[in-house]
Amino acid sequence: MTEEELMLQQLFDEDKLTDKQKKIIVAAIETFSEKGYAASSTSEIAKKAGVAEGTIFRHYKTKKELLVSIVAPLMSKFIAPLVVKDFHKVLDREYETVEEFLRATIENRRDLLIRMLPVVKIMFQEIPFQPELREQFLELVVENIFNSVEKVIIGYQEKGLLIDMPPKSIARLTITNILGYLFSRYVLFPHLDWDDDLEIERTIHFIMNGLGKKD
Amino acid sequence: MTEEELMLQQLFDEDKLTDKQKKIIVAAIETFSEKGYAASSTSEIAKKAGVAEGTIFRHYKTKKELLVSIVAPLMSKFIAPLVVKDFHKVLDREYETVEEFLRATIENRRDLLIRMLPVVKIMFQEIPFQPELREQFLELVVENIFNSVEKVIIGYQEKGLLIDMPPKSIARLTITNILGYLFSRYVLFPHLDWDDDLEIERTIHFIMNGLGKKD
Amino acid sequence: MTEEELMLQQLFDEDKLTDKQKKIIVAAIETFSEKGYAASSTSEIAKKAGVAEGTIFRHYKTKKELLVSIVAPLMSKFIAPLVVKDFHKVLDREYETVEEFLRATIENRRDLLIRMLPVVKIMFQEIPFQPELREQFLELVVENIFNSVEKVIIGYQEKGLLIDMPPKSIARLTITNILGYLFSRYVLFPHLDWDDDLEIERTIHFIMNGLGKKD
Amino acid sequence: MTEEELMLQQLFDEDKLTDKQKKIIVAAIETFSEKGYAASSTSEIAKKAGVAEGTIFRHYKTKKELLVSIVAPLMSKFIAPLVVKDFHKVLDREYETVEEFLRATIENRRDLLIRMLPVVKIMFQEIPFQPELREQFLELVVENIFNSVEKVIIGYQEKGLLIDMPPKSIARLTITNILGYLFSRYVLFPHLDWDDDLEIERTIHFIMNGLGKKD
DNA sequence: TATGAATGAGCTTTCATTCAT
DNA sequence: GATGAATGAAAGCTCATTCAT
Repeated sequence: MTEEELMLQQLFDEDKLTDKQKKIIVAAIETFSEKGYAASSTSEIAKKAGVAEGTIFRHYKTKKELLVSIVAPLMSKFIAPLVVKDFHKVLDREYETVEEFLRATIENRRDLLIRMLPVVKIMFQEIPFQPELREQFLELVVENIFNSVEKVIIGYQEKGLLIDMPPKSIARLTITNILGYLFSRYVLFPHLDWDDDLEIERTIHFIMNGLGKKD
Repeated sequence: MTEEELMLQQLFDEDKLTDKQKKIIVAAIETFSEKGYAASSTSEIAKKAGVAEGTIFRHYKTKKELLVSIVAPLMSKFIAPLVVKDFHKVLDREYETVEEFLRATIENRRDLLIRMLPVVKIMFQEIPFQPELREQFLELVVENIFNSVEKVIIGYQEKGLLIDMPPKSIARLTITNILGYLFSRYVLFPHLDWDDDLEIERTIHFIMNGLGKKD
Repeated sequence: MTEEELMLQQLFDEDKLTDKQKKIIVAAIETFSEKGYAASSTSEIAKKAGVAEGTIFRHYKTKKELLVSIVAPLMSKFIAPLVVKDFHKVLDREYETVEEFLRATIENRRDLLIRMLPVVKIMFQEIPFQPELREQFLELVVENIFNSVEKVIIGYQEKGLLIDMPPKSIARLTITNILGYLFSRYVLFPHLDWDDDLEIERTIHFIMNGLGKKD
Repeated sequence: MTEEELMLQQLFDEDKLTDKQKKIIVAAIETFSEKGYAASSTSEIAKKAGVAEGTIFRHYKTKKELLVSIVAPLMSKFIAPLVVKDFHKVLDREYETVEEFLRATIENRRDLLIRMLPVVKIMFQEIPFQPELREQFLELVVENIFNSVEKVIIGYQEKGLLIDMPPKSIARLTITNILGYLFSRYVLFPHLDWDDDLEIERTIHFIMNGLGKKD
């Protein structure tokens, strides 16, 4: 089993879902991602999953519970590991430069990110409207992840590889650029021609060196 | 009348809307922005606007037409001027450096952006789901704006103030960072403490110099 | 002015309708005839007539009043004359045979009937549902017309040109066949090829001689 | 189970309708027939059927689908058999004369026709407005039935019992008179006194011998 | 456990009618 | 008289949720 499959499995299989439940979740992700949560009907999800409408409500008391059951584990189990996973390597000086670290991080997670994109899309769509999700997101992403990211940043700062901006701002700017690229690439303009490797390289270069010409 | 009020006026008043129509639009923006398009009911909008529900449909044949009538002019009349407006000054070398240009651009538009934020929020929420809006957005933003932005970028490149990355990528990265800041600041984490001037300065600094330490 | 125009005029102009009123009536006839009374909206009629919706209600208190104002004069002023008109000629023995009478009657009224068809269609569509119309229809058509038709029939019977069936039945059968032809021809199957003269001849022949082969 | 009940059953039961569905159909027939399709509301039908309004739309996606589901089987399963049913007997010379054939046909179907009258009424009311129904009607009634009726007519013509008019015209005239009688009897003037047997006899006599006096 | 018919509240939309201009 | 914006009741229809099987 590949690393990605393992991770997907971690997302949803842990609680030993029945076959029907898995089908429901897959159908729900597809539908929510395509039309948005509010515009998706449980009957459509049921049809797509090949189950009766009642079956959905046997497993999830309400439609919102279904949404939360999809997005919540993403936040608690997936995003944190995604970001934090290789930090020990970084701290162990496996990557001499930030560029190398960013490149390795983005590259070896890109496929996974693409595959998770539907769920990520749902997450960002619904966070503004679902207080439940927003709270979770703040707790997990802001308080947990940002804090651990800080350590890495401080590490690089101590090595003299990053400027002295506050780690929180550095984190924000870095994440913004990675997500901004993915959002442009896969959500806003998926139909344009993209040279992904090149564009990632540019993004990394930009993150590190900005747009100003040095001479 | 301030410049901003003028612009808001341009957005919606141009066609000489009746009083009720203005109330409907204001109520619709507020509701769509708070709950999302699909989760907003026309009856709620009507109530908030203080008009009969039928009145909405006298002016907008469908609920979607109401949405489009709000977002479309934003795209055609607001975003383009916002970005393009002062370009002649730039080209006329009014700003010696890109930093100055960015700072002036962001600062003198921030208030306006904040005030337009509900509509901008609606726009980004719905673009993934409304092909109509997506098409308009692609046409206007990508094809028009990107092309004019290119000229400014090339101007600065020729002056040796910007690196030689393709202008499209430079545009994408710059816009991403500005919107990324605004999105973090006003949509995701509006409740956190923000030192706006400082954060904008950091964003500009980041855009120009990246995160790498020069020495 | 042709005889038909005169008759149309009698139908609607008598009360010195304004220009707008005439347009409303023409539009209403067209719409009711195409879609049926209940499925026609006053706004559609107004648009087709080129007047404001309020204008309709200035002249006709309700939508039903508009319907009645169209169908009622047809029944009182048009149908009766149509049938009765030349009876004095008949009684004066202008037509030696019933065939001649039928032929003359049908032929010199066919164009008019065709032109009135929309109103006739409305009339028959709505009589089953509008008690107001049904009553008028019974009074006028059954009690008035049938009675006068009886005289003609009796006249021919006395001349030995018609069988001794009760005049009411003879009237019903004759009218049924003429309307049945027109209904098949113009309502049910207007798109089929019809040799009208021949078909009318057959109808007359059938009315007189039936289908049975003699000798 | 009588022949008629069997036929009604064939009309609607075939697809194993639930109890509620049957109630909906019965209520819809009653309502459509009384007020016409466009003037009938689904809420009224639901109330009359004793079901929730949503139940109607669970079984019929639209109101029009409900209409079609009532009228369509009438046309395909009921009218064709009604007309064609005993033709083999006719062709087998069970009826020596056309009169006998007509009499037998009308008489042994009259009850059924009366019971089906609400549906027949709906059918004729809506055919002019529903292209869907009109097409079906043309296909079934014109192309199928007329063609089979032609054979019988030709049979009688060969036997010298019918005049040499084209079979299509003979069919039209015969059907017109039968339906014309039923329409006058049950739709236009149901409240008048009718001696049904006598009137049918007159209709048959008229069809065969016309109105002209032979001597 | 799974089903899917049934529900009814609530949705978007239509429409005859009113009324200030 | 004529207008057309405004109305609100009622239309057709959707949908999350329930429950008997």
